[in-house]
Amino acid sequence: MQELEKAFDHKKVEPQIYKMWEEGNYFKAARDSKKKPYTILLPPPNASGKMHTGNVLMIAIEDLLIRWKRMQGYAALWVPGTDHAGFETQITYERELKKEGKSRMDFDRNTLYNQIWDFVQKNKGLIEEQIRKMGASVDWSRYTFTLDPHVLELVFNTFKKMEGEGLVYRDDYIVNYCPDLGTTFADLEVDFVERNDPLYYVRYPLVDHDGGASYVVVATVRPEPIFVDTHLAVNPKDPKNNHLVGKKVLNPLTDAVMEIIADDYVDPDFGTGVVKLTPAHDKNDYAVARKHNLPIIAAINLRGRMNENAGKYAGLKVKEARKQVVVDLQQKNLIEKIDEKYLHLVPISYKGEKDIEPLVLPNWFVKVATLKAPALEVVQKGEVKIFPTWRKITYTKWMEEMRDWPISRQVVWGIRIPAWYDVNQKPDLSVTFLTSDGITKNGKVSDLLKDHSFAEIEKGLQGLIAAKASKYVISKEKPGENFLQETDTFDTWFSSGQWPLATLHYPDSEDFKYFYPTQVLETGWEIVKLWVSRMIMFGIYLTGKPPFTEVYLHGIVRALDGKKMSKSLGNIINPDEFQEQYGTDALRMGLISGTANGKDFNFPKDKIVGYRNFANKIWNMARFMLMLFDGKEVPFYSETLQITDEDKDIIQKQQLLIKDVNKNLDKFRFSDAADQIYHFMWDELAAKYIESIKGREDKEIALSVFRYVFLNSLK
RNA sequence: GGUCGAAUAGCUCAGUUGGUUAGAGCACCGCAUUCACAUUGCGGGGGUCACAGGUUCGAGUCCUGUUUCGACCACCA
Repeated sequence: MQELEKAFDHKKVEPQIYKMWEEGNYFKAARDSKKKPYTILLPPPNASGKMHTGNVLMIAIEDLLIRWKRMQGYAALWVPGTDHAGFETQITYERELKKEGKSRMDFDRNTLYNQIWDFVQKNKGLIEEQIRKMGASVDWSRYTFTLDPHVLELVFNTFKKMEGEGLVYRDDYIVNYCPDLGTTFADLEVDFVERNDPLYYVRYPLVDHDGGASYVVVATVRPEPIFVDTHLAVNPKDPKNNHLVGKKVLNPLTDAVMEIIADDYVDPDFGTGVVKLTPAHDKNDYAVARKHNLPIIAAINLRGRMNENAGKYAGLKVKEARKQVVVDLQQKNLIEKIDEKYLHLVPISYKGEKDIEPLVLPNWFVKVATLKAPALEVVQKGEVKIFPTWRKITYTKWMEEMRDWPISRQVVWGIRIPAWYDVNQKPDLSVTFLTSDGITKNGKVSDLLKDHSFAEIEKGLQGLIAAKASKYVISKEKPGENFLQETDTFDTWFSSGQWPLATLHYPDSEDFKYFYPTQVLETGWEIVKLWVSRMIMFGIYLTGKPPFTEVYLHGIVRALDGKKMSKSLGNIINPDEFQEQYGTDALRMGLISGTANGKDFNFPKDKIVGYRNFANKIWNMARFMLMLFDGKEVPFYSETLQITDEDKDIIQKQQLLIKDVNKNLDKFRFSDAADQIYHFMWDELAAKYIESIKGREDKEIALSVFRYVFLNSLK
């Protein structure tokens, strides 16, 4: 037995141990009809990203559960994987392009996709290495990437099935569009920031004078799309304004006649109590316009500029147009006043912090009514249990409110929607493409085909927008010569929502038959709505069974100052540094003992230091033991040994400890379990029992008891 | 506006169906120094459990109200 060093050096020990584990294939789960399966699927981190504190906590908890069940004799399977993280990865790659003075508009869609593919392949190794460094006992032989061929196959089949059953439809819809990033966002992905913008009080001349007044005043922060407005609205219960219902005014920019309608969504106390309706660029106005069957006319295009409906302002960016419009209105004396100090919330994308522009676009939707009903029921009935229990409300509320799900995203990096449009059928298609000379062109495909061959358009294709009524064919391959494929990709959650099915190779594999449904889904509570709800929906839809029986939601690891980690606050903690300084065990155990009951918690720096000391304590206990062995033959502990009361006491205490720890882990009370082990080993085993060994005559017996208890504690 | 959570030692937090004297880590104070470990050992100080009522033999824990903080959802022309 070699001499141990005086202090525990995690840097030397950790890599050796993981290598041994991996080479020994210890984590490869075998299907065994005599054992019960116990499965956890690793929520896949971003393939081109790196480990953050949330990932560390997730891995620590899941590894703890898996090792615990593996020791209890279950066929324990922990499947690792990574996510292509559509939007995030594309943004990262575009940032790289920008450094070279390029942008995504310099490439056709296929070229760009292939470049990002290479980029991800190049970076994928980092996160995989970090998972290993965390000591995660995952089964690498079952590693899954969300763009693996069998995942694409599954996603295609699911989509085709849903489409065939009428669960998929296309519709115009007002979406949260970000002109800077060129994509749509789900409501859940939109954040609001408080901002100071001028509030303009604009005069709309009345066609027939109303008593003494010759105009109606409307307060707005967005005067620039006024040209496309066709109606104003007031609240019918508003005594101050309801006499205006049915009256006509002139559009201040175009002089077109506009009618004033009644709708009770209008807040009589805001501004003047009269609002302008801009259905194409405002969510509420859109809803009102649909209700009253009003025309919906766009004034802003996909690049965030005024379109051809904007007369002389066409081509200007929204904010420039706003300035111009205000100047022109002032010249016509149609601005009554400007409130410069108006504070309001502006929608931005949750990733890019860029402004969102509500636009009306054709989108792909999934009807959720029939999918969500059973997904809500299984949780209400307790077939799927959510821990901590108070988080259940988040889920059930969301399921009750959930509306149809827009699944198309205007990003390149993702699974392309397998719908094809036949150009010969003259569908209403707008395309953007690079000509063979590298020039960007866009317009109606029927016009462009006059000067360009189909092949040229197909090769240089960047993006395509098909009117909602366009006919399409669902197909894996190009179904005919003159077909163009939809350029939208699936929302990432559409594919990751099928993660349990994808990792276990639904529908025919042996793994699927043995391991599905899985036991515990462990993840952060912030993606309950985005991810957990979708997995349950897809699981039930395709297999009739929810994909797991328990959901444990850990809290968010906040920064040391108690605030959410964010780039703008500069308070992000890089777990690598702590792993480097204090060791993986200390980092893992520290984080686990910080998360008592699934609440959010501050990064527990002190605890990590404490558990580093604990790791050293354990190291020295081993060192002490080996020192006393000193080449002697020490019998293994058995009940036939002549043991003292002291020995019985420590063994009994350990039996109790094991019981308590099991009980706590059953209830996901990780920090209690960690605490109990810490105090048993440090206070009972090290401080009391070891001290007593030093004075013992029958050292062999004591040592064999110690070895027994010590090794059990390590487990 | 709606929902959820939180307020316990100087700091960060545990405290499970109500049940003796409210705990931990860190910090602080005193002592120990060729001991497996100073990443150590022994000892100690420190709490009106946010506030006000109520239920109960008994409340940090349950109920009502108030205050303060955090998060999420909706809306904001």
